This record gives sequence, structure tokens and C-alpha cells, in this order.
Amino acid sequence: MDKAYDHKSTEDKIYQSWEDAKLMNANNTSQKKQFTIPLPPPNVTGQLHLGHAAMLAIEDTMIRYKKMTGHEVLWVPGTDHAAIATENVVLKHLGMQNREEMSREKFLEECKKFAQEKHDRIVHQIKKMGSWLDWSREAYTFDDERNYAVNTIFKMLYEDGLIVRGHRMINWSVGAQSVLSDDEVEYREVEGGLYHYKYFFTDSPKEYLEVATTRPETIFGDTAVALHPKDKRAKKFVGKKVLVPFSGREIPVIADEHVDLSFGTATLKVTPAHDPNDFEIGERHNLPKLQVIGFDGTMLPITEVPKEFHGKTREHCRVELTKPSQWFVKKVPHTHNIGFCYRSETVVEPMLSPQWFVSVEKEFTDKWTGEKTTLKKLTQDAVRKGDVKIIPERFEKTYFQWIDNLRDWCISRQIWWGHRIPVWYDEKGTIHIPEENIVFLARHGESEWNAKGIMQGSTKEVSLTEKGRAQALKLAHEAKHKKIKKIICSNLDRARETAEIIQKELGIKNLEIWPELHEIDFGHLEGKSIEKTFGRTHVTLMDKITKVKEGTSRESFDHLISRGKGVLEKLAKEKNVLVISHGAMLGVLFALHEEKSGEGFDEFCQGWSIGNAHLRTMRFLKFPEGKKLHQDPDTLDTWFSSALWPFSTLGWPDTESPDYQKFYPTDVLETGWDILFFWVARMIMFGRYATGKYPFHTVYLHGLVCDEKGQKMSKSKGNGIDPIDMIDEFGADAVRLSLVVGTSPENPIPIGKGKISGYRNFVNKLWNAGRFVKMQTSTLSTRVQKSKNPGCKSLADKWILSRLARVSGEIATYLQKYEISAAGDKIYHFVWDEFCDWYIEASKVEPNPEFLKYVFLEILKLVHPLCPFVTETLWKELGSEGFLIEQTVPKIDFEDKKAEKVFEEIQNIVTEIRRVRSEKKLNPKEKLSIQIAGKPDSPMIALIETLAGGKQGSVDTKKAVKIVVGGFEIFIDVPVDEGRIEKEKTALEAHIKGLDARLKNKAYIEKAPRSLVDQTKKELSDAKEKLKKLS
RNA sequence: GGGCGCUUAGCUCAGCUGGCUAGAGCAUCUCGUUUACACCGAGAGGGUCGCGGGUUCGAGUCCCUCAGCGCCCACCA
Repeated sequence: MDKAYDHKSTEDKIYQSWEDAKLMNANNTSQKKQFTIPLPPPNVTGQLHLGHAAMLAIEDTMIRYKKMTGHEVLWVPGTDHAAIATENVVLKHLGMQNREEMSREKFLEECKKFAQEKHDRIVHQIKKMGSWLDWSREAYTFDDERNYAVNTIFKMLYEDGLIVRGHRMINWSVGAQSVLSDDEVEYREVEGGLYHYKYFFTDSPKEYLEVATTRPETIFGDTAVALHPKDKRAKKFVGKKVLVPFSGREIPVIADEHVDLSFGTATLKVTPAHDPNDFEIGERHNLPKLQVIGFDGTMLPITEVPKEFHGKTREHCRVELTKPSQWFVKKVPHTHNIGFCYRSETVVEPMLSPQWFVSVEKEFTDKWTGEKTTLKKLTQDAVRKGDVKIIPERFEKTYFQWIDNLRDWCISRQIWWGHRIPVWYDEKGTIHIPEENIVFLARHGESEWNAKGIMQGSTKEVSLTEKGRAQALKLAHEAKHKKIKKIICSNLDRARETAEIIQKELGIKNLEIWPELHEIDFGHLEGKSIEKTFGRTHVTLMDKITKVKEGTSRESFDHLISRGKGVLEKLAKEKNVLVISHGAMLGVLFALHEEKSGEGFDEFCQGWSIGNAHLRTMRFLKFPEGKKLHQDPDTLDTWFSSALWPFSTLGWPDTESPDYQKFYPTDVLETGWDILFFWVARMIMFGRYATGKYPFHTVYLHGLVCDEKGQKMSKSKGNGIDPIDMIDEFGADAVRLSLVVGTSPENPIPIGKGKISGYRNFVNKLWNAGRFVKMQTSTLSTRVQKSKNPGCKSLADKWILSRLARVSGEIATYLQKYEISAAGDKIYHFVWDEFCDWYIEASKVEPNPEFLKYVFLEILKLVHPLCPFVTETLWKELGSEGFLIEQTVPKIDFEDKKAEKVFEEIQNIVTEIRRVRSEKKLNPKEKLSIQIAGKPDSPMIALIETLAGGKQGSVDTKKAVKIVVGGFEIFIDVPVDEGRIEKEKTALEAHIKGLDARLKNKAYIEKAPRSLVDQTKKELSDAKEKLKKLS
């Protein structure tokens, strides 16, 4: 063992060994009580930051602890496609101004590629943190299964009338070129201006109303000017008409309560198409809604907008409109809040547009209770009725405040990267939401002929190679959590064998053989080498078909197409099936399914090379017969799919799936409070709506990670820290501890190098304690394999065991309450201050190696959830079998109060002697002569002698320093220092005075609890006793 | 404008339902190359718990006022 712990040489290997042991995979048939955490899926836009690191450290600690207390734990990993964020980054990445520069298909390909790269990196980083995640269940908010869940809930909501399409005032992000929900708009204070304009009356051209606005460019969209009904001018002017500046259009003067008499000129221009409040006014007064700003942020080329502004930006417009003119009066400086897009950082423009909304206040019949309710109410009830508890509690108030103000949720987005709205329109514009089915497909594993590059076509008897069988197993692994109930394969041996391997691996009963799934009949080419026939190894389907035509063909292209169509028709009726077919045939099926033809057909048929052993999915939608339909071009808000995360990852909408049955509802949802509304509240809303159950019972919100000074981390301040750098420098255990210990969900999490290195030191301390234990036990004839208590011998043994028992109990209590920081703090001090500083030292006096090892192994179990790597390493170093996480957290039934008390006295005596030594600046090597009065037993003396560096002997008590601890008086053979005694006496006297005063207070004796009074009395007599002895 | 927090040692923070001669880590100072560990050991100094009031036998802990700081929500053109 090295003198210092080297995390670099251990961490990656250990994580690999956990993965290899497949221990992280949860068992959905287990009888154990389950404990589930859905991992908040990191966005595939970036890399791991400290917020993620905190989340991972906290959740991993919870998961490991639960695992070690006998739960069947499941921590579901995944990533988020982060619609707008990703689309933005990809646009920038490609150097594009807007997405229309590329075809939708091509652009989505780019996004996919980008997302895949980022995904791989972030998964790697998550593993670096030591996260005990079940990677076999890894999900993605934008994969087929999640898409199926999204479409399913969309249909449910639509049919309940809770998803509606409406022409309403929305937030338009010019930067993202999309609508945003109210929550995605960030308001920032901006120093702008209040611009005053003259609106001349039509009937008296010299008279005008002075109107103030912060957005002059919306003037062209004005359809009224409003005064307050109580405004003195109202009587005179309401009903008259004024002219819109610059354009000369006539608009009415109206009276509306909304006008604030104390603001600006108390005269409001009303632009119903570009302001939410004006929209309301417009509704009340039946005003036209005139859109003048386009979705690209430029002025529309319409008659109401003067020609010179057509196609000009808002900014340009504003400059022009504030130049001197007969209408412009002045600009008054004015700070106000402007909405910004939370992703593209551009100004949000209120606009009128037809969009999809989730109605939160509309009544519907809850299918789980049969009662009338609203989504808003269900979301409120979660916390109000206590089904969902939020830690820290104060966020419950924030939660209610948000819900109280909640308005309909705009869910459609005009971006491309996201779940397409599952709505189709026919020629008449009627809405159709089809039923859908997903079928899984895969190619057979490598066959003997594949290995040799021989064309097999419909040749039946060709078996799989070793590699082919391995591929089949890989497919089975992928298919494990896909709820497959039946496998369908072709009648050719290689497909059948593949199917059988998967069938056996997954224990699926049903296997069907569909001969029509067979590979294309290549006639005379079968059995021939591809390379020799074509002169190259890469050939396309059409290459082969063309070649076949030259000789005798037993299957025509037309026949192939009609066979393919037949298969698709049959497949459309299947559910939960896995199809094993052949490369060319699958290509044809996919091409037909996607309605590809001509050149695109052949291109589309690629991608089924034998090395590519992956499941693919095919979706079947059921439309009404004979309708020509087109799908809504919009996509869904990214949070729509996130809202399903706790159950879409567990098999929903298949509520019969074993994962859903075993692990839903989940237990804890842990995340940063900044996404309480975006995400947590919506999961609660949709979870309760879709499953009848709230998706988790506890919400644990951690604070924002900031630097050691409590400052927000930001690029501009340059105080940002990359967790991966920190892991490299200090190790994952140290990073984890610094994010978990000394923090609370109430407050921001401060972190910095200083703190991390502090915990690195702790990890090293633990390592060295382990080194000591190993040295002590390596010579033992019988190696202590199991962590079994071999019995206490010495006083110190009893003391540490009693302490360990107590401390493990306390830690259990903390962890059950999710007070991880307190648990970490406790274990830190127990390990360092008690085990290392005292027990190890004491054990050098009276060694009991087996027992030392036992205690240490128990400590490792206790520390493991917080510090998985170093503890696992030590566990192995000490020759233990298996993995620490398979052990149970210590539950020790032992208490020896007497030993604790005596040992504490020894600690006090030793400390006192050391203090004297330090005060006298004595060399630590020098043995002091001490004399202890008060009947110490010999083990006690031995401990004191060793720990304090003294020797029991006869001392001239008159000249020696005297210290009093408990019932003992200790004389140390060094010159007396009167000042020291005096100081101590003064402090003691003050204490006595305080206690005395308290006890003399009648009210105290009467009102304070009896036990407290007794305690005070004892304290007083002890103090008096000590004072007496000191004198 | 509405709401929620925070203010305890030089720094970052613990102190739960009131019982504290007020704790920790880091930093500071002194001593130390004792065979687990200098990523260490031993010891020390340092706070009238933001201000003012109240409740109480007793307040860092509960209530009120004020001040400073932070955050969330709303959004008056």
C-alpha cells in the first residue's frame, strides 16, 4: 500500500468492476422493498457542471445507503434532448443564422449527431463521479419509448379536453424563432426610455392626446387610445377619434379601468396584438388585433405600416421614430423589466399566434377517483394533502405561489429538434390523433457465410458464428427492458438461431416463424463471394438486385415490394414484438414504411451491416381510411417530455410492465430548486393525471453551487470550477464529500479547492488508517475475512465499540431524514477524532488486531455511501470478499456507558497533560513524571503514560503542576505556574456563580424540568469539587 | 408591488421542537521528521450570535420593529 492514497490508479478500475459485476442492475422481481430515484437527466448540450456533480453525489449517497439497508434500489439514468437549448447550440455550431438554411431532415441529423457526442461525454463524466446507476435502463427523453409515452399522454389530454389549440397572446422569442411558455421568459431590469407621442384628434387637428410608450415600434399596431373612466378628460374625449402617428390611421379613444392614472401621461395606447394587457382591453372593447411585427422581428409589409419601415428591424424602427417629428415629443429615461428568452438571451415579443396549450383550470373527470377536478388542483393537492413532501419545507410556499399564478401552459414550439406534435390534419383541417404501435426489429447475428463474405439470400442452412451468437446476446441485453412478449423471425436458420438465443435469454415464451420475413432471394448469386462477384465488398441492395436480373431470379423486385408491404400490414397489428429478419429485407421494410422510393429507396436500405447489432423500432399509426393527412409541423416544449420522466422510464404507458409495477411510484426526486417549476411541478401534474399516483413522495432540493465565498459561479467572474478537473486533482470521493458535507438544502453549496483538498485529506486519513490496520493484521495466522466481532478485550475496545454503535445509530437517523450533511459530518469526526486520534493510538498500548480490523471494516461500510471509491479499495486491500455495497450498514447492539465515561476521563487527563507540556514548551520526547491520585487502574495508567508521554512515579506534589479531571488529581513534575491555576480558577468560579444564581432562582426550580434542575445541581457540585481540589 | 430566505470567530458555515461556560472546517500562532498518515500530530488564540424591543425562570434559538444582503413571483404602458 502506498503511503498516500492515489485515486487515479483506483477509481476508474473500481467503477469498471461494479459495472462488470452487473450489480447496478435492479431486479424487478425482487421481494425487497424498492427504493427508486429517477436521475434528473442532464441536457445533451453540454458537459457535467458542479450542479450535476452535487446532484450525483447526493443521490448516489441516498441510493447506496438504501441498498445497504436491504432495499431493491433503482436509480434510472438518462439524458435530456433539451429542445431549444440544443437547437440553439447546433445552429451556432454549424454557423447558421436560422434553421431554414437546411432541410428539416438534414438539420435533425445534425442535432442527433451532436447530441450523441455530448451524450457520450456526459455519461463518461457521470461515471467518474462513482454513480451507482442502472445503465441497463438508460433512457433518453427523445428516444422511441419516450416518444411513445409523449404521444400517449398527449392523446389522453386531448381527449379529456385538456390540450387545446388556441389563438392567444404568447411569448415569442425572436432568437429561438419559437413560442415560449411563461416560465421560460426571464425578466431583467433594463434602462430604457418612455417615449411620448402626440395623437391628434380627427375633428380638431391642433388638439392631441400625449401618449407614453416604451415600445414606439408598436405604434402602428395601435387600435385605440385609452383613458381611465375617472380621468377628467374621459368625458370630453372618449368616443372621439385620434390619428395614429406616422400612419394617419383613425382609432377610437376609449375608457378602461386598466389605465393607471399615476403613470406617465395616464393615456394608454392599446396594441392588442403585441401586449398581453392591451389584448385584454381589446377583448373588452372588441378592438381589432393588428399584428405589425413579424415573427422574425421585423416590421410586416402591410398597409398599416408605412412603406419605409417594411422589413426593418424593431431597433431600426425605434431609432427612426424617435427622430424629431410633428408627433414625437420627448424621451424620458425609464427603467423597466423586459422579458428575455432563457435560452437564446434575446428579447421576447408578446405576439398573437395559434398554439397548443395545456389547460390547467379546465374541469375534467379524474379517471382515478371519478371526481371533477382540474390539473391545477391535482398539482396543488400533492403538497397540500401531504402526498408529496418538499425538503426544505419553505419551498412548499414557493410551490403554492407558483401554482396559484399558474396559467395555461403553451406547449407548442416552432423549433425542429423535439417531439413532433402527434396531430395530423386532413384537407378540411380536422384534427386526427392516431393510435400507435411500436415494433422492435433487429438483424440476425453474424453467420458463417457473413464471416466469409458469401451471399446467402434465402439459403436456409447457414448457422451463426461465435460472434453471431454474441451479437444475439447483445440484442437480448438491449431488449431486456422493452417489454417484449413475442419474437417473430424468418424461417432461415441464422434468424431462427438468433431469435432462439434471445428467447432463451429473456425467457420469452412465444416464438413465431414468418416465412415471408426471409431474405431476398438472390437466385444464382447465392453461395457466391460478394467480392468476386462485384469486385468490391460494399454493395447496395440495388446493386444486388440489378445483378440478379442478369441471371435467373426467383424473386422479382415487384414481388419483393408486395411481400414487404404484406409484412408491414401484418406487423401493424402486432404489439410488444421483436422481429428478427435479414439485412436487405429489413432495409426494404424500413424504406417501404418511410415511403421511400427511387434513389432514396436504396440509400435508405443501408445501415444494416452485420456489425450493427442494435434494436431498431418501427412505428405504426392507425389513421382513418382514405384520408390524406399532414402532421403539425411544430414540436413540443422540452419540459413536456421531461414531465413524464419518472414513469416514462419505467415502462409507462404499459402499466403492467414489471418495472412499473415494482418501482413506480418512485421515492425521491432530488434536483436543484431552480427547476422546481419547470420540471418538478409538471412531473407532479402529469404523473398524477396519467398514473393516478404522485410520481414521488419526497422532493429534495439542493441549493445552487457557488464558490467558497458564496459568490455565484460565472464565466465572467472567472470563478467557475470544472468538476472533472477537481476529480483529476483530488479524486471523486473528495469532490463528493465537499458537495455533500457542510451543506444544507436551505442554502447554496459553497465549494472550492480549499474545501475539496480538505476532504481529500480525510480520504487520505482513512486510507492510512486502513494501512495501519493492514500492518497490524497481516501477520495474523488466521486472516479475518468477514467483518465479524471477535470480542472486546481492553477498555479502549469497549469504548470504541460503544461509540461505533451509537454513531451508526445516529447516522442512520440522519440518513433516514435525508440529512446527509449531518451524517457526513458525524462520520468525518468519528473517523478522524475518535477512531484515528484515540482508538488507533490506544490500540498500540493493548493491541487486539482482529477487533481493530472488525471495527475498521464496519467503519468502511458506514462511510461507503459517501465515499465509495476509497472504501472499496480498502475493503479489497484488507482481503474482504465481494463488494462493499453488498454488505449491510452496521447495526451494532452494544453499549458500555461505563467504558465510555472512563475513556473520556482518560482523554481529558491526557489532553490536560499535553496542554501543560505545550505551555511549558517541552520537547514531546521528554517523558514527564506524573502522579495520579484517585485510584486509577493499571490499564488506565498505561494508556495515560503512552498517550501523554509520561511515567507514573512519585512527584513532589507541592512543587508540581496539578490538574483536576473528574475524580482524579494529577500531579506533573514541572514547575508550578500560578497564573495558569488562577486563570482556571477564575473561570470555574464564574461558572459556579452562574449555576448558583440559577439554582437560587425559585422560578427556575419550580418551572424548569426536573431533570434539568438535577443536572444543574450535579454540575454545580462537580465544579465546586474541582475548585476545592485545585486550591 | 407580493412573497421567501439570510445576517453566529478573519473566511465559509453547523447550531432540530428555547436549557451553551456558543461549535466545525479553513486560515492564524506555538511546538514536533514518535515506525498509519506532514494530504500529519500536539496545543493555543479568536465571537457582547446585525440593531432595538418583547415573551420567558431561561433566547443564538420564539414574537415584533428597523437596517443590510440574497432570491423567487408579478409586471404600470
